[in-house]
Amino acid sequence: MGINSVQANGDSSTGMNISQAVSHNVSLQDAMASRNHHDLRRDFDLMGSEQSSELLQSQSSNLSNSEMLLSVSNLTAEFFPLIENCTRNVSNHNQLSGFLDEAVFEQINLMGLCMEGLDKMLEEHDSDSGLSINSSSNSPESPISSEMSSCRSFCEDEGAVGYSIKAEHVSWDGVEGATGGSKVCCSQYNERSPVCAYSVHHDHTYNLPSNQNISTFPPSDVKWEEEDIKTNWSEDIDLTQDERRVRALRIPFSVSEIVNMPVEAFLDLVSKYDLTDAQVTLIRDIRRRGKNKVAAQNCRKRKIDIITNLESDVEKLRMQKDKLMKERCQQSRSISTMKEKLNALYKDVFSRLRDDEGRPVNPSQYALQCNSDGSVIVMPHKLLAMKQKSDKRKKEKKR
DNA sequence: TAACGATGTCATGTG
DNA sequence: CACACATGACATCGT
Repeated sequence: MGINSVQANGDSSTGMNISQAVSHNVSLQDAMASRNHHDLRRDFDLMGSEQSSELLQSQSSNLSNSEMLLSVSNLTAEFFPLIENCTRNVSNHNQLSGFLDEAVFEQINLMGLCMEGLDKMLEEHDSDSGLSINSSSNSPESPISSEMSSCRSFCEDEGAVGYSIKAEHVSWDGVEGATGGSKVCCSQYNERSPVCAYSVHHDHTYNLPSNQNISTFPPSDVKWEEEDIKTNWSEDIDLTQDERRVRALRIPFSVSEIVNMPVEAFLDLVSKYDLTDAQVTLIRDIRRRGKNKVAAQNCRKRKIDIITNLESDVEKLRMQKDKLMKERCQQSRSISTMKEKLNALYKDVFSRLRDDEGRPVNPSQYALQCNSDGSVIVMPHKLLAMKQKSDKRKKEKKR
């Protein structure tokens, strides 16, 4: 296999393969995302839309020879079986086209929007690689392109919320999911709890009727290659249940986009696109739960912060209390010392005092009275008590 | 296997 | 009234 075998498919699938090859090569850093892009292309082409062929052909025709050579020559051996797989599916094109009705073509148009956005994203994301995809879909005059840019703008607005290019990859491979992976997943749904058997996280229930859980597109009687389903199964293991549900209902937006887009864009999405009740219910649920998940995380962080701060406050107050207790003990000791000194001084003074007849003064009958002017007089206890009472009365009268 | 922490979700209240 | 956000309560999962 090589360049020749890729180019040998001279129909509309050629453009798809080369475009895929470029996309795949450009985003090889993220192998999973590339695979999803590839599958998205395949899914898109399977729908039999002339739009898709034209779009893809124009993309491939806009590639310069050097770009094409570089892209194709860099393909890994892993990629070629995918191309084979892809062309095999494309060969079913005519069979599938019989299933398509107008509603399906609406879906195809929706997919077209996604494809354009994906190409733009790949071009922007991989600008460092030195490759450029001069896709006509990126032309500013394309109405579809402007639609997609509006879709993407609300995602970029939410960068602070954790939105990333990586999430975009997840988002757009979400579009392709209804090929094989969703069939596997949907087969595990039940009425109350549409949960896949390989549940990774929690079992979240929805109020969707069981018949709404399964997408009406592609037609249920389309048979997929066994190998194809296995491939998609292995990829789906890494997806969240919501991402699988988004795939299953063919919603052209990723979980992160649904959650993070501003309310205006979200309402616009709900009204602008002709979404089914099941799709609207799902994206509203995803948005509500996504918002609440972040809120719960913030709430818990806040709670931990509050507890941490309170523990810090408790520790500070404990230290302050210890300090005050020490100060109190020190003051008490100081007061005791001063009382002892005062008593000693009192005794010393009385031991030296003598009455008019030269006899010692009895401290149980007399007391020392210190006046405000600094003078000290010896008074009988009774007289001192009377004087204190009269002083008290004078103070009360002054008030 | 019980205990426990982390996380997602739901129900409800508030702005 | 619809929405975002906060939070308690509960379920589930992993250790």
